[in-house]
Amino acid sequence: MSHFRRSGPQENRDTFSLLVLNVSFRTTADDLLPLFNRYGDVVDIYIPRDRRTGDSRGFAFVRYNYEDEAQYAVDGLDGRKVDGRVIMVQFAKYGPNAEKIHRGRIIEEIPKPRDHFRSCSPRRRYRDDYRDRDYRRRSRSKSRERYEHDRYRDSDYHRRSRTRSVSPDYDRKHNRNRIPSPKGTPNRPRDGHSPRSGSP
DNA sequence: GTTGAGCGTT
Repeated sequence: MSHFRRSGPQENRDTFSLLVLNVSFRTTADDLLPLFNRYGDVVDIYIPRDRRTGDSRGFAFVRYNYEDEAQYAVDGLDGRKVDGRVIMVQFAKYGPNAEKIHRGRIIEEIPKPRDHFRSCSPRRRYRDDYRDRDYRRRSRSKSRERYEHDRYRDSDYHRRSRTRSVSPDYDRKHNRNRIPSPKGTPNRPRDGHSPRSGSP
């Protein structure tokens, strides 16, 4: 009755997989090997990484030969600070539940092959994704920011000019260089691209 | 160069 070992498709190897979370993005298996090797014989360490960029996703899998070593590693490395980040070590599981194992193979429920092709995974941490989104959002945000900034500056300048109307000559000279039309500015000495003119 | 909940390849 010592068949409590279950760590995936490689159960025949009697290997227990540990899931290491919260690891730095720059941490590699080479850095975790000596750390986990102190608590037991590490069979192999695998760090899922993106195939497009090649960067790690922020978690790793450490495989042990015995559950005892794995437990020791979890108890010893769980909460340890690695590369400046507190990692979390716990037993890895396959599929939604690690109890659906059949002949060393995981019986994972396959979602509908037809229907939603986008509803694949809620976790999609890829650079291209947020990069594209951020890029678009930044473009709009920048445009609005410039518009508000321009308006604010104009108002402030105008108000201050009126309050400090002690030297009309000085102000007028500066005004002529900055704002040709204090009221209803038809054209602005800008990039020749009016943010207000271009309506989205 | 960037981020931070979670579960993996020969």
